[in-house]
Amino acid sequence: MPFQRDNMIKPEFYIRDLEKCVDKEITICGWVYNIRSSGKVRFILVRDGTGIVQCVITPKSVSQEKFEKSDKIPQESSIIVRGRVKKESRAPYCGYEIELTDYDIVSTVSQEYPIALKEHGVDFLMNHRHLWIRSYQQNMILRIRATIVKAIRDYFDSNGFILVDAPIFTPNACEGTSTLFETNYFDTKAYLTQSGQLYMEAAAMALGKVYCFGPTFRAEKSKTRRHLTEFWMVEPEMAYYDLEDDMEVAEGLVSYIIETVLAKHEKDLIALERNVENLKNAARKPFYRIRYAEAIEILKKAGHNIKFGDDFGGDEETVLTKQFDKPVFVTHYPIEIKAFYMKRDPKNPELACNMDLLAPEGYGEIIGGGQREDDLNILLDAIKRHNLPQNVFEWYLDVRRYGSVPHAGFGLGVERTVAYICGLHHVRETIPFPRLMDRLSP
RNA sequence: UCCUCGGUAGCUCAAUGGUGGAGCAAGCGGCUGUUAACCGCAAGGUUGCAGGUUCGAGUCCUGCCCGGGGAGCCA
Repeated sequence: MPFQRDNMIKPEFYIRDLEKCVDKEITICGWVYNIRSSGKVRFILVRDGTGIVQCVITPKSVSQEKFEKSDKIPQESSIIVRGRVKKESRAPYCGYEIELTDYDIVSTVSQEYPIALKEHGVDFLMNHRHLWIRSYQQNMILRIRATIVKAIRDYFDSNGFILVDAPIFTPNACEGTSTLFETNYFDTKAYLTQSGQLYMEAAAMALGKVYCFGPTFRAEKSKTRRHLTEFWMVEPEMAYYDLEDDMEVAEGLVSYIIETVLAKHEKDLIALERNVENLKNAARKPFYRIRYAEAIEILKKAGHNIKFGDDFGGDEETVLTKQFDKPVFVTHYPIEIKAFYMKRDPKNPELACNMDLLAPEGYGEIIGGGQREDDLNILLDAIKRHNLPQNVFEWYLDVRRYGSVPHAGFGLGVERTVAYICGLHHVRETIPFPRLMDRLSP
């Protein structure tokens, strides 16, 4: 019998809550994930977005007509199942099973569902990303991402930070170093933001401790496992904070994120084959702190051809972070390889009061930040040295002209953090619909 | 932009310059506890595109297109 609109019910129970429903007769609204059969005993695996449950059908349990059709339901057909919940050690995924008494097909899939329960290539899966996110692992990654985003917000909201939204359209290129996406903004050029930081510096002078959280855009033709053209970043900025204070905030944030994910998703992480013990250890404060000069020495000893003044490439970051079992701050880079707004170290003006936080196990940079230059004249010099147009930064210079104070902040990349926590090789699986140099759809 | 690997059935992959195959999916049949079930039958092809070499090209050569991995670039 075809599905009728009057049969429609809003889901009352979800697979995630089955443990509370043992021996109860319940209804689950979902989709057919897979069907297995052993002749007269058939198993329909149903997913509802919160999990996957195995439903058992025998000739006695449902009408003869529904039994006969039950092993012909195509994958991903939408289905409403009714039955009694049973704890069952043989049941995959959730350890519970539903002995069906009835089911209704809401919509039958008439074409073959593209994504089989088998290996596929990355390109094929990415072309079907809108369907791929239904699969078990991708589903878990997106759930963990949501938990991470909430943990970030909770951390700042409960520590006296004010959310300040930064603009997406910007008239200037923050640092003038990155390649930006250009848009036609009426009769003038506008760029998609690559960072909200400069705005947060202004906001910190207004509200004390602030953060912004939104998408950022980079038009670099980067084709690596840690780059997207559109990615999410959280950027706190704190007035009257120095580099040490800045690192304490970063450490507190990352530690809190990891602990929150562990508390809520330990089983999911294990299902993703993430080494949970490594994560538990990594959440313990304090993190390591080394200076740039020490990092260079470590790399030289590891046989890398690198000298003081070079920036780290992806390889160097990987080698460096494999030597640590917890996140490591690398501080005091040479000022020449850093952005114009970085504060010089008062003890050595060749060095910047900056820090990068590198995630262990080869993951690398998830945070970049530091103390900002608060002296107007030094900042003016820096703008000249970087060949930046002073006029577009006049508003930013006002922040120094009117009650300048020491201040610091950082940016944390959400996708790199998700990749690290989930143990994924590539950031493209950490965002629902990734935007890469050569991928704009779906 | 550069380096490197690849493009063969819907998907994942085989195929010494000499008759293009297998597994999975889809189709049909079987099985009362399956775990990406399993077993059987049948079906499935413009070998990325365009040229070239050769008696003969999926295979060798040239160009192009597309993709993977990496580099550069990248708070």
